[in-house]
Amino acid sequence: MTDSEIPGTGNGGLASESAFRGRRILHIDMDAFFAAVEEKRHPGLRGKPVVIGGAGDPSRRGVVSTANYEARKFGVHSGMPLKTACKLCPRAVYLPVDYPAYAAVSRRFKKVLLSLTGAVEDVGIDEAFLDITDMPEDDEIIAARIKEGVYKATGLTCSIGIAPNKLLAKIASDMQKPGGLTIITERDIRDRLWPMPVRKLYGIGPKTEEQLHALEIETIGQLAATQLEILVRRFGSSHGHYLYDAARGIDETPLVIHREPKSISRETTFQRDEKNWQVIAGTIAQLSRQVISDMAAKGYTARTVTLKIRFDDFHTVTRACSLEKATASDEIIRKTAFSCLRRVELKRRVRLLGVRASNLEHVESRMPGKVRT
DNA sequence: TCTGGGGTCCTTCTACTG
DNA sequence: TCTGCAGTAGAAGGACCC
Repeated sequence: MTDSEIPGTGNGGLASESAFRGRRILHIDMDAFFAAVEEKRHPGLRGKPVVIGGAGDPSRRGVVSTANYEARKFGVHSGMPLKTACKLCPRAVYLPVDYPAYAAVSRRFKKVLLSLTGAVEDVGIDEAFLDITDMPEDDEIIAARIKEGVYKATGLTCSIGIAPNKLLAKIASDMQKPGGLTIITERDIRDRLWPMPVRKLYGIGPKTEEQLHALEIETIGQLAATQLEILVRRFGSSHGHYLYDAARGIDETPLVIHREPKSISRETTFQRDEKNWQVIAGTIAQLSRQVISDMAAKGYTARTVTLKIRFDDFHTVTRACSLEKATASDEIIRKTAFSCLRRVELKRRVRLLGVRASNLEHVESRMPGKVRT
């Protein structure tokens, strides 16, 4: 059976026109963002392989956050351990992540988008969705205006995808990087989406890819040719239905213009796996203070505290404890984190510790930096 | 031998309640 | 009083994203 011969549908497995509702969604993605900001700040880096990640020292623990296109030629990619990146490209320039600097550039780029339309969904520091359905200009004109505006504001380039929904727009923006513009319509799904590997679909990571390969499903077209019952049986109802629709290019999720955080957390990985209880306790106290400080800055209290421990074998456990009332008290959050610690058997060395506050409640008026008990 | 940090969402299990 | 059932909430873990 070929990708275009899909059973159980009247039109070769493609969604009906009504499934697309005539929306125009634009996805913008900054090109190798962190590396591009560094190259803009330090012009001497241009043309050299640049790798951003961790503390900028490839002999220490950490992973690659961004590699520029020169470094990618050596096989370096985000998520890769810095030590591995250094073996592949020892002559690259390694830099630490300077998040405040990237956030400042991000604000300038988001301001350009908001000057065009209020319908902007912020997705991370270097990308966003825009609903351009009601804008009268052609897709190409809008994309050109955005690219020009972003370049003027930041000196950086971006890639843009335009499609009837977020799922397809995001795939489109990735198709011609850097600096590209890709427009996908529902008529392109068969020829452009279906030949792609399943991993290109948002929501399919390494685990789902592995399971799909076990079902001999390699391409999005083969996924579209798979019966819904098979996907639901394998992946559960929610994920199964999602995969079934996504392979057909169907995604009716709206843009989320405003989002409240669900949790605030801090975690740290020890340079050397730790077994000293005092060091572990001191780190939990410090992480708790950082979480409290973040909560205060954002104006939240929390009712649930979760402690995360990753051992030297990478086995990870979490212990959570909910309070009767939401709090922003340093002492209560810290004591709750320690009560979670007492429920974990510390048989192995500890690699990572994390403290998370969730079940957040917004505090309307708050003195900056003050902690309410 | 190597695998960050800060998030969200989903599934499964268990305890509680009526 | 005990048992079984259904609904719900919280805990824990997993997968995924940037």
